[in-house]
Amino acid sequence: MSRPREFDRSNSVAIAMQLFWQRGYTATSLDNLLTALHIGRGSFYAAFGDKQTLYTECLRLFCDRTLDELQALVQPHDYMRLADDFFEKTIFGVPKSRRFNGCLMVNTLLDSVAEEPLVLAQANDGLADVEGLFVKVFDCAQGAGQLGSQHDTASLARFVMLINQGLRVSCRKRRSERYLRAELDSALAFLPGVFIGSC
Amino acid sequence: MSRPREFDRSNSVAIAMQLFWQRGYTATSLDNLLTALHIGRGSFYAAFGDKQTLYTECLRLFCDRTLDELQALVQPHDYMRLADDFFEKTIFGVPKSRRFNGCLMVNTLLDSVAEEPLVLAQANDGLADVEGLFVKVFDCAQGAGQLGSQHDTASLARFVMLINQGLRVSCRKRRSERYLRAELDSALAFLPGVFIGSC
DNA sequence: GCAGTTCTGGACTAGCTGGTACAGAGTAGC
DNA sequence: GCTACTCTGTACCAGCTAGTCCAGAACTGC
Repeated sequence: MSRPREFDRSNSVAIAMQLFWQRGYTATSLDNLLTALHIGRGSFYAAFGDKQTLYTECLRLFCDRTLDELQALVQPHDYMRLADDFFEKTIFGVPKSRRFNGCLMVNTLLDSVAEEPLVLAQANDGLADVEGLFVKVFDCAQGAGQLGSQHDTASLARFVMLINQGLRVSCRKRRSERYLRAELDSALAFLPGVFIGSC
Repeated sequence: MSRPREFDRSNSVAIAMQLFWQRGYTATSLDNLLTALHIGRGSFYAAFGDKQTLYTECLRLFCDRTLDELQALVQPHDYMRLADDFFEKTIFGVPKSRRFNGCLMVNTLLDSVAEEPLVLAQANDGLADVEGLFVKVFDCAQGAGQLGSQHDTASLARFVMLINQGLRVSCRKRRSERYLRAELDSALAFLPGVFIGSC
């Protein structure tokens, strides 16, 4: 019936996400995007609306992927390893080129694009979803006797998210792997000690 | 001998710092600065060189002020309160308008200006200085018997900085005071428990 | 008042910004 | 081939970007 699109839309969103993730919303220009996606302005606006709309789509993709990744790491025989495994995988289990990107949701909060209420809310909601998953898992851990019932799981999850945010900032320091490893270890030295020692 | 400057230079740097702190380097345009400082372009470039040079000056001012503030909170009779007092003062002991700004050093790491190696290094060095002060104070705490000698003070300081970074991200969420308070409390519930319980 | 100096504000630049308009290309059904 | 449709690349736009230039203002010492 009509001329078909010459590029794979969802693939383009994934590429754009990588760009935004690395350089931020404001610092990524339309020309940067067009070059990376190998499309013209006409195609861009027809397919994605505008830059900000595409960004929200990338942010949604990032949230979804993060939640999927996290969910896949849940181990019923040892729920309390989740934070540990999550940090290990998302910081060191990625190609070096992505190591310094941090987290798109955290990055969004510090970009001026966060002045857009809808974008800000989306980043906040994404982080809240991750936190919610941690609460669920900690609840399971309590049910399975892997975490003492005296602990407030919501408070624990909040704390893990604080560590998460701190680590994502540290990623952006572009320091050596050893430095980042020391930071992670300092955090993990607290977590398992507290968690395991209290069940 | 020559025409005197009509504005107070260091006052202007302080004002510019507020702007950069709130909106970020990239999102703060030269026009924004000129308007806020009530000066013309000629005066600006004569006094500050260029935008990035002014930024480094603002960043230095921020680091210095942070260190001063931190130093002033050190209490020899209870060294381990420092992190606690620091977060309390810099997050809740400021006018509401500044609450959401976070930390200029952390913000710098997530701004595209961090692609400038010198700026990146300055932000990293600033955070390292703060961390260094914590190490010193924790060492003092050990010397005074307020912290068990089995603890690695460097590792503790690293952990406090991770919490710090996490909290500064949370500030940018623009949530209610109550939300932020809950985050801080979740973090503090860990710290004093670990610190005090181990001396 | 004059000379020497620096400061000031505005005109100006080249280049980039996100976004629009549109002519023409490519496709599917007929 | 024709029609109806969408996609594609490009020319174009107004507005903003950081930064330069310079004539004239303001001051000090003489």
